Amino acid sequence: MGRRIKKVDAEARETFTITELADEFSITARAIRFYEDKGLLEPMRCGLNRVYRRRDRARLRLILRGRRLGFTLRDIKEMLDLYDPAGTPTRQVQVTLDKSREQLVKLEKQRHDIDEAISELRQGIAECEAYLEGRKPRAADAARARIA
Amino acid sequence: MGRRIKKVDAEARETFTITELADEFSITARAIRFYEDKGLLEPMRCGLNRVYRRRDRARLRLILRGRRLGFTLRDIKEMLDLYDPAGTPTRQVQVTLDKSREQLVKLEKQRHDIDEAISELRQGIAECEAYLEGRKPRAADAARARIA
DNA sequence: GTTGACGTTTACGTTAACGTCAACTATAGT
DNA sequence: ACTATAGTTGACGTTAACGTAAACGTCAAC
Repeated sequence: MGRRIKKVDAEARETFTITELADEFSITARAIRFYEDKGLLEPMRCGLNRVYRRRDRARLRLILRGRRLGFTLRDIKEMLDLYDPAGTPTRQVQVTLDKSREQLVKLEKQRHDIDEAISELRQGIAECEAYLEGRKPRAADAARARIA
Repeated sequence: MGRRIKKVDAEARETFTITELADEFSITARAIRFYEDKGLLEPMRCGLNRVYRRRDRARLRLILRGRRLGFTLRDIKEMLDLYDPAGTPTRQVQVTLDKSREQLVKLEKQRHDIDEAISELRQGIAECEAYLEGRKPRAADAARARIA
């Protein structure tokens, strides 16, 4: 175990290969290259090979967090692109805040829709079960229960 | 108002055109044709024109309900294909029940994921707001708050 | 005798986030 | 030399549920 990389000094590493990052974050190398294609990452190169530094790794972490929160890669790029190593991140924070509020509204609507579907499904399931138990509430109910 | 069809006898109608159904269910005629392509509907023809009867309309209603519940058209087709005008719908109900339970599990997982995203988002939003109000909890917190 | 509403078929386009090849290149170990 | 391992680019494929455009028919109204 621990054949490839000493995981011990994972945090002390200066650079990472694409597969190291892929393994660490449980994604594929393809995905990482895809993020680069979309302009979300621009690692150094050593010849042809990509070399990722700590900031790249941090960006990747942020990308994945953004995805978990349901942002599109385009959104994430817009937020990340505002990052300015010098100066205060005020603008970035403001944009992020705006986008986050939008996203929150979206998610809350989705949850609402899902909740409705869930309760409708539960009722349909109950009707199906009742039918199969021979209780058959009424023929009409059974018919309506055909699609849960 | 009521220029086109006497909506009064909507329930008494024997047949419907594609646009009538599209209007009634607030979908496009394209969608209805699409469902036919996928084998979910097979209306009569009068020459080239499609003619929908009450059962077609009922099927369409079921299709739309299935979609609201998050079923794929493929699933819906599988359930609908089991409909047998003669005999008891036992088999259909059983399959529908199985699929509904699966779907319920899926939706519940989705809701869980969304709930997690929502609370994470809320926290991120709070951190952004705090930062912008100049309270700046800590530099590190602000950095972590960059992507809400 | 033409406009306009409604209908038809065929077929390619859209969206997102990658997956899946194919065909190399480069390096290291045996 | 041979093989294994890791990396590269490029390009097409996937999934779902339609949208959109082209190009045409048909019928009644004006």
